Amino acid sequence: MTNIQDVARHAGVSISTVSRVLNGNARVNGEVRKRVEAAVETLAYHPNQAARLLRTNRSRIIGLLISDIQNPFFMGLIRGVEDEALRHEYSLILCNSSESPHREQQYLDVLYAERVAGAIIVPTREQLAEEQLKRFRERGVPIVAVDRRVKDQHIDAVLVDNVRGAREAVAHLIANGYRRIGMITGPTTTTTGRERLEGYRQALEEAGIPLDPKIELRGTFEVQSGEELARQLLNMTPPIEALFVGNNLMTLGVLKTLQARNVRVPEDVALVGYDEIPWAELGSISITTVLQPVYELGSAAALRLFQRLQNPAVQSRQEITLAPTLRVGESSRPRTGVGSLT
Amino acid sequence: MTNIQDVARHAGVSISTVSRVLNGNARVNGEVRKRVEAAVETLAYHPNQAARLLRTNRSRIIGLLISDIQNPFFMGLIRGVEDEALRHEYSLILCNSSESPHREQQYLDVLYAERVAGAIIVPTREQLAEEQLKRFRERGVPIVAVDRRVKDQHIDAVLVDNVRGAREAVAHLIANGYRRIGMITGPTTTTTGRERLEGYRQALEEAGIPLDPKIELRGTFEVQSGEELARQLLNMTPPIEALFVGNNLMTLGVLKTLQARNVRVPEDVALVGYDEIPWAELGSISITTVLQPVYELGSAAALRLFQRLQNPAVQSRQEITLAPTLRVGESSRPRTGVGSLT
DNA sequence: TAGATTTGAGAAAACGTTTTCACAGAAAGT
DNA sequence: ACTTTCTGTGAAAACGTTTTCTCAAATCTA
Repeated sequence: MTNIQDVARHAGVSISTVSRVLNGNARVNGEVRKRVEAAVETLAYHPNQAARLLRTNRSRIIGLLISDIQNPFFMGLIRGVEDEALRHEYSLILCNSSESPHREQQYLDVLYAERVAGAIIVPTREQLAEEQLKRFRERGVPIVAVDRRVKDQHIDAVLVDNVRGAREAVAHLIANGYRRIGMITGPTTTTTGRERLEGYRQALEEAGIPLDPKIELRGTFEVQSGEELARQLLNMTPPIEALFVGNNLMTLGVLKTLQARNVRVPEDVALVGYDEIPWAELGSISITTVLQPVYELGSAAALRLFQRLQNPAVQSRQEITLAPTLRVGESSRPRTGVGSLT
Repeated sequence: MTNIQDVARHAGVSISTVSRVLNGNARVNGEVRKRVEAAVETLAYHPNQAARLLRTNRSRIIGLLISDIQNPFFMGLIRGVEDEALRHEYSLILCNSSESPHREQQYLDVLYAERVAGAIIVPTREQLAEEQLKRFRERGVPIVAVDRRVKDQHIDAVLVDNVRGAREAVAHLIANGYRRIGMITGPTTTTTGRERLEGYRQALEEAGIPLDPKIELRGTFEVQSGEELARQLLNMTPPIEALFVGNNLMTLGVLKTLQARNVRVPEDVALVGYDEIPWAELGSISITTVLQPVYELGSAAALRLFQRLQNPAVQSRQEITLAPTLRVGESSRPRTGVGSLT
């Protein structure tokens, strides 16, 4: 392997000068700089990252710790982070906690030991291990939470406005004539689960529709949970007219149950989901859903991380909120027949 | 950060001894070893990977370069590799070529510069850049190809028997009374695309059914391609009785077309797919499909890589082939009415 | 018991960078 | 013309390991 010394010899300068050219920031004569750059070019020199890391304690790797690699929602996010990282000439080390706090802990250890330059995480819980994060902070390694908020004064967050997404979705249902609307949200230990429930309630209150706690159900964000809770909701009296489901996987579960029971959408029950619902086009109708800007979520988080890296001086905590959009499909068509409009 | 020196001082030995204990392999007195281990424990010492890497040129990171992170097929594979890596106390740096040879090249550069200990790749083409791979080999960094074969004498491969998978799928259709069977395979530049076509042909030949090149179509492994090619196949005369599709995404595309044209499965056309087809349960019937052992594919590749790492002495190239299984659903029910069985 | 071998442990070199310090020469201020 | 400030450069220390070399002590061989 050619090293910095070879380059120095080839250019007739000292290794200090080569280093300065490489790192750009110091003052070095233009003519000398050109000679060094030429030498780097002809020798195809690539700095040894290990040596650099040993000296500076700053790697060119960032960690991305997501909570469920199986969920297609995160694919877009990964790509957003990946593209931004590539652009800044960083590599990505991808970890998957599978929603397990234990595994999350384990991976944070790995990232710490690997001395990543920074990390982007989708926290499994709001209350991440305090000391764990402190270690990173002490070493000056920035962390950005994404999609879910975390209880820590020092950690930036990039979020989507869940309250708004849910509120608009439910308002849309109301506008189309539905009044008795059931909700399946996620675990209320997550901010996403809580906020979507909050948005649902706001929309109902704004329309003057009384809340009914019996049709506000909490799932686990997984397919099976959607299946089960849908069964429960279908048995309610008076029957529900519409259903708002708090993420993509649970929506799929709901669809399975509806299909199994021969409940027609939207004739019998209208439906609005959350997130892009993969392959839902396969069903006979298109599903109305709250779309989140997943790619932007990833790239914004990465961008914020690189801002921190480029300017490590104390900056105040930032919380970036992106707006979701409602994609209207056939599953929430205006209510016909029974409506109070006639 | 506590370093090896701190540990040495705390245990009352030299740093060489600590290093020997840490790396296990050298001879060191049992009593001293215990003292060192205790010191490591109480000081919560973690070796600095950068220094270690600088010295040994061997990182504790392996690269995983896959061809399409959007395809759910690879999720299982990633988990297989991830679990095995974690077990061996390696971390994973995940790269995604998006089926682009250029991006693949770029990421190989990154992995090389990052000095990964080894790499597992899903090659975008059979003919990977010769010199690229040579660099890795010269540095003694093993590479394992997975899912797709690569033209290189030195690279291990972990594969699934595509010929067999396709042959059994088509034989199953034939056994159920279908004779005119169309096929949509992948690009014939990939081994998977070619081999599945080969299996299809073998099954027909074994049954004495003449091949018809007009109903052997080549797609791109993407949803849209399945949609288009299904349209073409539906227009054939004489009409096809069954359809065999060479991967999951194209099968979804086919389903979309069938639905749009109101073609019933299996009454009008029987269908067999390839890979786990996500959310296909949503359709009214279950799809018969060739299941690949994705998790095992990943863990076997990782296992082979770690074998190489633990025993770097020249070993002959290994090619591991796993067997697919056919999961029979309703989409290929025995043909009724028209059959020659009556 | 004298020599040969084995065992156990320390000193020190090396890996390839970045960065501090020192210093020569040029430019600028008096 | 003499100090002062800038610019540009090199020498050398440090980062934290692994590993080679040495060497003393312990064990074995004759």
